[in-house]
Amino acid sequence: MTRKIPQSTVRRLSHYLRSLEGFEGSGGTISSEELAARGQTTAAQVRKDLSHFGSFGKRGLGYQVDELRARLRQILGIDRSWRVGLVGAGRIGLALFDYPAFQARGYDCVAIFDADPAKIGEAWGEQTVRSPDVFEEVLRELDVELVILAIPASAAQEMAERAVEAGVKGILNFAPIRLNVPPKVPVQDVNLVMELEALSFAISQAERNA
Amino acid sequence: MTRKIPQSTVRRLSHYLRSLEGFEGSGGTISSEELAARGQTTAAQVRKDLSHFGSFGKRGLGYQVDELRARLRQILGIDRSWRVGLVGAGRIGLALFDYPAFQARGYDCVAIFDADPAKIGEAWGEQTVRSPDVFEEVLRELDVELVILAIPASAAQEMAERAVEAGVKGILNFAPIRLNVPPKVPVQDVNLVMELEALSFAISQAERNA
DNA sequence: CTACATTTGTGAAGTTTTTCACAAACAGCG
DNA sequence: CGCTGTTTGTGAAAAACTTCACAAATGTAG
Ligand SMILES: NC(=O)c1ccc[n+]([C@@H]2O[C@H](COP(=O)([O-])OP(=O)(O)OC[C@H]3O[C@@H](n4cnc5c(N)ncnc54)[C@H](O)[C@@H]3O)[C@@H](O)[C@H]2O)c1
Ligand SMILES: NC(=O)c1ccc[n+]([C@@H]2O[C@H](COP(=O)([O-])OP(=O)(O)OC[C@H]3O[C@@H](n4cnc5c(N)ncnc54)[C@H](O)[C@@H]3O)[C@@H](O)[C@H]2O)c1
Repeated sequence: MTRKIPQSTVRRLSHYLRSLEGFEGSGGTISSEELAARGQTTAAQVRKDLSHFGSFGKRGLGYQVDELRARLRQILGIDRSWRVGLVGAGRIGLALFDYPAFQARGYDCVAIFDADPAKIGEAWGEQTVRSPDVFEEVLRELDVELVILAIPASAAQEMAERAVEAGVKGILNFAPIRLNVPPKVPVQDVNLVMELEALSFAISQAERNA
Repeated sequence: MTRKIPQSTVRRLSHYLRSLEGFEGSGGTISSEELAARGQTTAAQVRKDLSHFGSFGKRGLGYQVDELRARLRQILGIDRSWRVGLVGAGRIGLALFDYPAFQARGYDCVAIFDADPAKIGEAWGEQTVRSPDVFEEVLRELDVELVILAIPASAAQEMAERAVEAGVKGILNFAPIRLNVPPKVPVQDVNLVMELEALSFAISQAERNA
């Protein structure tokens, strides 16, 4: 039933969940058609995506909003909270730390690290910026499962290795390099330059074909 | 020769370009094999990707690094500079504005807008934060082609429409909503919550199958 | 209880993307 | 020059993903 799930399916599941969250009327139901209309996809795609994980709709009716929401959370692994370590208290790090949507989804920043002596000791909300010297130690102690790397590319590989060594289960990487870590530790890369390039490509392509 | 290019191909082209940039020896050549090793893909994939846009390798030798780099820039539409308007001088907006890699790739921030009266008039580098009141006017005057939306979801649709109205050619959108704009204006969404969810999904999935 | 109007879940068909495999092109060398 | 060892470019095969289409459920109305 649940084997190799396409990455595109996972992205759509996130969309579905977001759609459902902006959807009051807890008792109601929603059809694959309606759900498809909110994301830009098709009803068949919605049903196929969900069918990878079981069948939790009622024929003739659709999906119970409450239940589907809960089921999606479970599938995406956010029916619990995640202990997150933020590495790099720079500009991106700050933006992420302050972003309420993460907390709301169960991503809980429990430690912040930065190599800059001027930043170590700074108070960020309830957290204090710590030195990378105590990285592994703190990750272990606080049981950190996810790490966000918001540090320069030159430091990313080393910190990734140290994070893996300390038992971290996954890495969200903002540095523009490909991390080399054991395959059991998933890495999700965020590369904003690439997004901009996709955009200028799309524009240029349209102009070329015009 | 150049028709409908897969989005995945575009992403890989960005990777190839980045690999080549961290590659001195301007006179040298590189084979599809070597290029594949740097991104995590295959030699055949590299060749197929490039073949969409013509054939600019030499059999038996590989690709001339200089030429390939230039060709990739041209394909991605960054063999020129782009005039970018930043909408939202908040935390994400600041991080992006300060990010040198954008400038380096030819993305030139020529105007900043924010609705917060406290921010209007603030100096950011050579720019001054402007009021949304003069949005269309300034976009037109400065010939802004790309807009980065780093504003709350509640304001994003309106500003997107106004940007399109003012002749903008593409939108990079950080707000977690799906913008409704004419199809001639490409929109690239960045959704960090989704990236985290992909990560926790991957971890949970691995655990389930364990 | 039966006919009816929906809407799911899912094989099968269709489409897109990746991988394979090999002829054609090229440099180097004897 | 012709032979050799590479490496490209590309049809064809394979795999992955999406769309189609319809039987099976399910609530509703009569
Ligand atoms: N700012 C952006 O818009 C942006 C966009 C895309 C990607 N990125 C990438 O994100 C990363 C961070 O960017 P930024 O703009 O926040 O940079 P930044 O310079 O503002 O912050 C980086 C921080 O990391 C700290 N640091 C360096 N080495 C460290 C280590 N070993 N351990 C802990 N902390 C360490 C530095 O002291 C600094 O405070 C970079 O890789 C950058 O390429 C940034
Ligand atoms: N901070 C993050 O890490 C993060 C991550 C992912 C997505 N986002 C998204 O990016 C967007 C911005 O996030 P942020 O954290 O920078 O928020 P922020 O509140 O720090 O900044 C938003 C800024 O936009 C301004 N603004 C509001 N309406 C405007 C308008 N009509 N025109 C111009 N400016 C306007 C506000 O005055 C504010 O300065 C939000 O949609 C958020 O969901 C943020």
